[in-house]
Amino acid sequence: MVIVHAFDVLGDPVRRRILELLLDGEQTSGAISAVIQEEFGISQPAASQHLRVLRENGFATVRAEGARRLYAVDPAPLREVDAWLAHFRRFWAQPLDALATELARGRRERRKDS
Amino acid sequence: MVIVHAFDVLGDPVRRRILELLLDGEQTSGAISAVIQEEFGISQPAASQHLRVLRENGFATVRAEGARRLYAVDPAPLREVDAWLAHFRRFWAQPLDALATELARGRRERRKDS
DNA sequence: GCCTTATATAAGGCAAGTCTTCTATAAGGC
DNA sequence: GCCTTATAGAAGACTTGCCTTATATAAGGC
Repeated sequence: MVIVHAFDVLGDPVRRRILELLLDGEQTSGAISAVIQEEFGISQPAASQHLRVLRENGFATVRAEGARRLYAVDPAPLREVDAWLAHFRRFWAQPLDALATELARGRRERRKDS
Repeated sequence: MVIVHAFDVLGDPVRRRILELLLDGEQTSGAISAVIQEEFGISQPAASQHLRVLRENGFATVRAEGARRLYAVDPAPLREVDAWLAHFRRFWAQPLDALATELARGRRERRKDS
């Protein structure tokens, strides 16, 4: 299973929902699955498979705590999506937004250089 | 064919590429298809179908000029994606970025109110 | 009017991915 | 040690969506 682009992962509503659930911080596989099963009417293994996709594509990190698995957001691929989207931001961003964006980008560039 | 979310549309690499091609401004269906056929090795109808998906989901507008169809970016759904992504931006944004974002957001809110 | 160019639509085949059921593994409680 | 809870993996069915080929429509040139 090879997913080439972050958008492919985000194409699934269940996976987007899982990431939203992780916005509040770490969640156990069980807690996530419970919500997903409730909201989407799918089984525990189905939810687990979505967690795997998120894991294997760098959207989430896991750590064990006893038998529990604690998932957390890994923002790396989301930044990638953000970067792609940036090309289009000029279609709606006003001058000031653009300035702010440029400002932030410029600073990031400098940091990278250093 | 009902696509519920902007991410479903962007899940396809061909469609993302088409949007990139439209970054430089309006392009004819033919010009777009030529590049897509070249780069992805698919047929003209296949490219046309992707254009349709973009059209029907608000990512692109079309206007006729004789027998030509001129496509252009419609940023509305991309903003939607941007809004979703905004929830996660705090995972990587530095204070200054956050300020800039907040600043822009605040101004938008005020505009909406007026 | 007719041939060509530009573009879109329709029908059907195929592949990818998502779901379910079944099962395995490992930790916790008693 | 054994039963339960928590979680993941595997195999197979089903669905979705993308591609191809074939075809339609409309404009342009002569």
